[in-house]
Amino acid sequence: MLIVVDRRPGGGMLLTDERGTTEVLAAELAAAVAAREHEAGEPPRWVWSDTAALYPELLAAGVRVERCHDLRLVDTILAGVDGRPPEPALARIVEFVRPAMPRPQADALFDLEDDDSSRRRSPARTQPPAVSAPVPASSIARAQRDELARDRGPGAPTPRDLALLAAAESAGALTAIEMQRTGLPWSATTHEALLTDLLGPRPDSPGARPARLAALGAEVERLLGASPGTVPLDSPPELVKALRRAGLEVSSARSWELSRIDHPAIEPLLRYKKLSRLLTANGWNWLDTHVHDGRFRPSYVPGAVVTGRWGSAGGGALQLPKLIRGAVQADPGWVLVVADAAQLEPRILAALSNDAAMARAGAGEDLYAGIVASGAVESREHAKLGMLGAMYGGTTGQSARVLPRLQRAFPDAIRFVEEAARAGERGERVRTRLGRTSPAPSEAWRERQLIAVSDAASAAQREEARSDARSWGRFTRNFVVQGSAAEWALSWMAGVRRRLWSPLGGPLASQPHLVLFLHDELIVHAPRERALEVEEVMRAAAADAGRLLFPGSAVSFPVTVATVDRYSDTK
DNA sequence: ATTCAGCGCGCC
DNA sequence: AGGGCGCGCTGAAT
Repeated sequence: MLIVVDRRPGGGMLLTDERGTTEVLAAELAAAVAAREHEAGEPPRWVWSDTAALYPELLAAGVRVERCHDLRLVDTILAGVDGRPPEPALARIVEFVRPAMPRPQADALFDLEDDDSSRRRSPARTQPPAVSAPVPASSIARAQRDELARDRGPGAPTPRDLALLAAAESAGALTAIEMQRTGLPWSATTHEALLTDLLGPRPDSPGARPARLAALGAEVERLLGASPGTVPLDSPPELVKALRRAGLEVSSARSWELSRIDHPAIEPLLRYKKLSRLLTANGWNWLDTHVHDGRFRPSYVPGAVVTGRWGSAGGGALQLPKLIRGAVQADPGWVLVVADAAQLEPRILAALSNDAAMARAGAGEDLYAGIVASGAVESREHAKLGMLGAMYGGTTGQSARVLPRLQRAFPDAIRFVEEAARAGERGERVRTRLGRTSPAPSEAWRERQLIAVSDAASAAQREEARSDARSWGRFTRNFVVQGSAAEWALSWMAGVRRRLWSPLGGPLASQPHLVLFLHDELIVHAPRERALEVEEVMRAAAADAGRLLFPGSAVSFPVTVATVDRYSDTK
């Protein structure tokens, strides 16, 4: 059963199914949906232009959606597959369904809440648009269904794979909204204790340096022989000048470069930079801005990255420093079930390339240990560096040195990424396992390649084109692995969500629910007595994802699962 | 006064 | 001369 959803010009929604279109006021939504589900005997699949614009309102009305199809996200994928621009009519619908949504900004995360305070701050947001949708979503849905089902010929993405991708992407969109609504359990008390411990008490005036930071700054200046307050520690370009004046030969203020310098001021300077980073990125200001009522509510942005990875906005949810993960704390009587996919990307590569030797190396819980056991390299560290280098296109250092050995041991895997790189260097597009397709290089890129092969090209032009080509090759090389890993992770998350789904409904936060998705890692917040069940769900869903993406493959995708009170308590 | 690019660093 | 991001800060540009 499909229900196509549009926003109703006067408020509420328009629901279109095989019986025609019904107007439903916001207050009636929950009842209308319940009636349809009861009639159909199965959960409907909601088809709409934009999950991010419509689902928050439904959740607020008490409607939980089990399955949906997000026309905007799927259109983006199909546009990539077929190398066409995004559907303009869809852009207009999206504009229609999210007319009052403000530009992303610091407090954007409150806009999706339904509490009174947000209404007070901006009553205009809840006003319905005065115009009707330029195109009903149902007409776009029909066209997209046909496009999804089209036979694209040998070697092209199949309808089966694209349908899987569309479902996974859409499930992700639902989860993103649900996770934002429930939020990540966050102990401001623990966070503050940590800040005070590392930085000193919170300064009274906003701009002031906390005590520990000020002391470190003074020590750096003393050791550089500079007068107090004369070394601009917070301005990289100015800091470089100051260091050079003090006789230190540095070309940038990067930590890794500074760490190579032998000078007594370097050690406190590096500590200063580390703590300063904590203060500015995740200090008291961050806490004030992003944590309320014991929850951190970032917005997640499915499909934000070309590879299919999510992005986030509002607080850097995907860059939570390990240093402050202790503040992620389960509610009393609840636990965090933390799961991460072990060595996901190399396992994805093994499956993509059908590399039997690498599949064998990954038979256990630790693929890198398996690579060492195979005799290919000396140590786990070498195995890891080498594989990362192979997937990112590293050409220097330790990773380049072990690459030949990996190539001998795992020829199929290495050939696979090399071919992706060569395709990129030729300006071709590459695809993930389920068909997400890399963008074509820019016109300027092509132009430079063409010029480079002409007789008139200068040596500099040839070199620049070569460098450009290599760079794009590194992108396509990584795209196939990162993008396929993102598909596995989306499938995993969708499986966890489906298995945790309760047909009884009720408030999302009264039963086990996903609270964090971090590329290859999931956290479920669960009542303590259901922890074992959730752990099993995490494992089972991971196995499902492997079978779904790589039917018949020998490659396994183990997940490490830990039930903890605090995020930092995992390994 | 506001906008923007570059830097640097956090995460995967 | 290593892929993908978001964010805060700085200093220059507008």
